[in-house]
Amino acid sequence: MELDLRITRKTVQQEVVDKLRQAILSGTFAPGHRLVEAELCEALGVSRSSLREALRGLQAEHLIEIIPNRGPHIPVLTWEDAEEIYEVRELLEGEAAMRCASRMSDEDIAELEVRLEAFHRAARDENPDDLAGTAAAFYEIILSRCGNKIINQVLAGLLARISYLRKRSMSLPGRAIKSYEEMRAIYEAIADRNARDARKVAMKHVANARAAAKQTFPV
Amino acid sequence: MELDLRITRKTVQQEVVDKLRQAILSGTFAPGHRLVEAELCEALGVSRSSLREALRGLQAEHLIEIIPNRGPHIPVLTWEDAEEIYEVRELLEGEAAMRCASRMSDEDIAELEVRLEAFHRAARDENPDDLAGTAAAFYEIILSRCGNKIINQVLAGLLARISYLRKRSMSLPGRAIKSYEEMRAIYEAIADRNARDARKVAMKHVANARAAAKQTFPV
DNA sequence: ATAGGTAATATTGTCTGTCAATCTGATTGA
DNA sequence: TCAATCAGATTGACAGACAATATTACCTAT
Repeated sequence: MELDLRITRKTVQQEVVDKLRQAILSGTFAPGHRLVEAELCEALGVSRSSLREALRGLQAEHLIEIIPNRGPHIPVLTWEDAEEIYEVRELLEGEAAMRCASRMSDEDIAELEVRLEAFHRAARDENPDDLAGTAAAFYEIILSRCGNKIINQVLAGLLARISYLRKRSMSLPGRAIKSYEEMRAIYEAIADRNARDARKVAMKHVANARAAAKQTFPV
Repeated sequence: MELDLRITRKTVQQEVVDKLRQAILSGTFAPGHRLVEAELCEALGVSRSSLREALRGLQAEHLIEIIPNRGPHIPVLTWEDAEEIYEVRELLEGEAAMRCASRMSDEDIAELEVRLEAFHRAARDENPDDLAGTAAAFYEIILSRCGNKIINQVLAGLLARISYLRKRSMSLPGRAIKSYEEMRAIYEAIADRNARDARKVAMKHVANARAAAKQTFPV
């Protein structure tokens, strides 16, 4: 008899969703790339049933599009779509930062600074591999402590759709360090318990990220 | 040779998703109700494969929850969850109304009033069957004309999760007519091209809807 | 050579059937 | 009463089949 600590054991289809999501977010598939069931089945070593169930989940997350009788493909994001996502991000991330200013514990604020400085190191050392991860770690604590799980959920869905844009724009010369300064401003507003400022600088941060992303967008 | 005007013919699984979504939103299944695959297959006349794919889609929309090895069920919404959804609605619907004030065409504004008065009739005549539909029609035009599809998408997902709450609170004595007055205020702010007011009254409207919903919530 | 049409191939949509793993509920025994 | 056990119900996953549809390759006529 073996001990099982996991509350929910992972099903095959869950693992497939996770694997494919990661592949998509990491840019393994180019936008517009067609996903062929047979290939994925072989690559993942699962049956078509399991794969297709997983694909339906990814479709609902907007990570893939499925056209009847033509199968799934990686959607090509237009700049208009991306821009609209940035607009919603501005609202929601501003709100999240504001809420953090009033409700975050001192321990959380300390942790926030730790993660901020981790990002700083990655930005200064021009370490592009760590940029995305450390930035995500910084946001993660803000979103998870803002006191509203829905904001977190919605933003996670939106960020997934523009992840490759963020990666590209973050590697524009000077953007990472500029980004650090903006994140520092968010941190300081939260540490000062200044809700109004926290919202303002968080919104400004997203607006700048959007401008940077626009630069990287092919005409 | 037969003419086919539809761009995308509906697949079986799409129809299943639609049917089940409608059933869930209309309250056919009580919260907590377990959905048994075999029963649904028989009721809908489809195979398990098609049904299961449809269920994965509904899961990603948060309309059902699926626990491994126990199957899908209608989630029971806590008031905390509902409250968080109302908070996000406040932000996004406020934003949508504000944008409408500056960008809606005169024709759209006329149409908005038509739909507003349709809701008014349903509210005055105490016609609970039409309340939800006419209210949705009013919002639909605001959300579709706000110039940001993402707001629309996100809100649609959130509204689905609290649809039964809205229905219940809308039938509180006096709530429907009060709701009409608030919607009238939104309409007037938009017609006046007063963006700031439009946001304010739209947010207030959601806040009031939230308070009404709270009343209907079992302790 | 090219536009247009046709045949061949590839891929998806859907169904059926199977089997093991897991959950649920009832029965039994202490 | 409680716990252990067992039978039935249900889900998770697979394989295979076949029609409908899409894609590609090929061929013909201009």
